[in-house]
Amino acid sequence: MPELPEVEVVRRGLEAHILGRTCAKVAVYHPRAVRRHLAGGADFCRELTGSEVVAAHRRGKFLWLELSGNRALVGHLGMSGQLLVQDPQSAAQAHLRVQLTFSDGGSELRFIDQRTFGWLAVQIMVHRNGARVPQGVAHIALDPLHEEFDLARCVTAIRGRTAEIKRVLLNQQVVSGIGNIYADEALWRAGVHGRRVAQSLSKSAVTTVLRSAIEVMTEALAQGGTSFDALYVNVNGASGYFDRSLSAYGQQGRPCSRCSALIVRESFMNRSSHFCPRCQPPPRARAVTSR
DNA sequence: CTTATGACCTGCAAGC
DNA sequence: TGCTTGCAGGTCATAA
Repeated sequence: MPELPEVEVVRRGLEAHILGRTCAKVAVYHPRAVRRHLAGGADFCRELTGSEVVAAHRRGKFLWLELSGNRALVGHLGMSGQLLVQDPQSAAQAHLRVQLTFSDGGSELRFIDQRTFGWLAVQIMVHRNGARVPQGVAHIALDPLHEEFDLARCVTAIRGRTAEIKRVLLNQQVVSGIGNIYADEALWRAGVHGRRVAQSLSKSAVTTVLRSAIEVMTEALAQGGTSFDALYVNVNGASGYFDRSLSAYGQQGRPCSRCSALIVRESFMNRSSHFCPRCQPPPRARAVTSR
């Protein structure tokens, strides 16, 4: 469940179901799922077994369960990862990669991931810019829904970039949590074309883009996130329904809800961008660009 | 330092 | 009915 709202839905589910429980047994069914645990799968299991989960945190699209001993079970869902809280009796599903059972004999935690871009790892906690985060999350910027997120500062960081605004929004080291869906939605709301160079945008335009990102991700979170199919679900396996509220992403060929020009889809960074050609005027072609 | 590109995977839908 | 191609919510290493 990729972007910030979907990951936050999962974090809340973990907080509700896993907090205070002690891991009794771990099974790794696919080594790629723990490739970021550098000491290997056996060590991963050893680190977790007997550990108590004391908190559930998230930054951007990374989430972690804090453990005793200054460590955390860190996870990233990649493109297709799921963390499900399930009855131990229920049958294993396809693409089950990692399974955690708990000492109370209650529900277990399953990591399911079709494409294996996601991963789990036990990492030590480090200090970075006044925050305490797992080592593998230290390079990730604060996300716009974090209570310490500084909007003005982020606007300045974005405006210091020479790359196109959409590329900057997707750069998790500048601002985290925004992916392809919410980048397109935020740019549409702000009336800014994703190909415009970040540096060339006014302070107020960038501020509007970020406020739009905050707004659209907050609304999506309230609806349980966005999902188009069974791949993106909460810890109970249920889908969110923000897909009904999308204005740009996946809306190519349909009228813009603001001006009724047809939404366009085009290739961008080996993926897709969706925008309204009227509400989001494209930048003037640059001299060197050959089209 | 920054930016651009491709690699890493599986499965589905569309076109032939 | 196959087969091929393109596409999908992400991040990271590498090259320039």
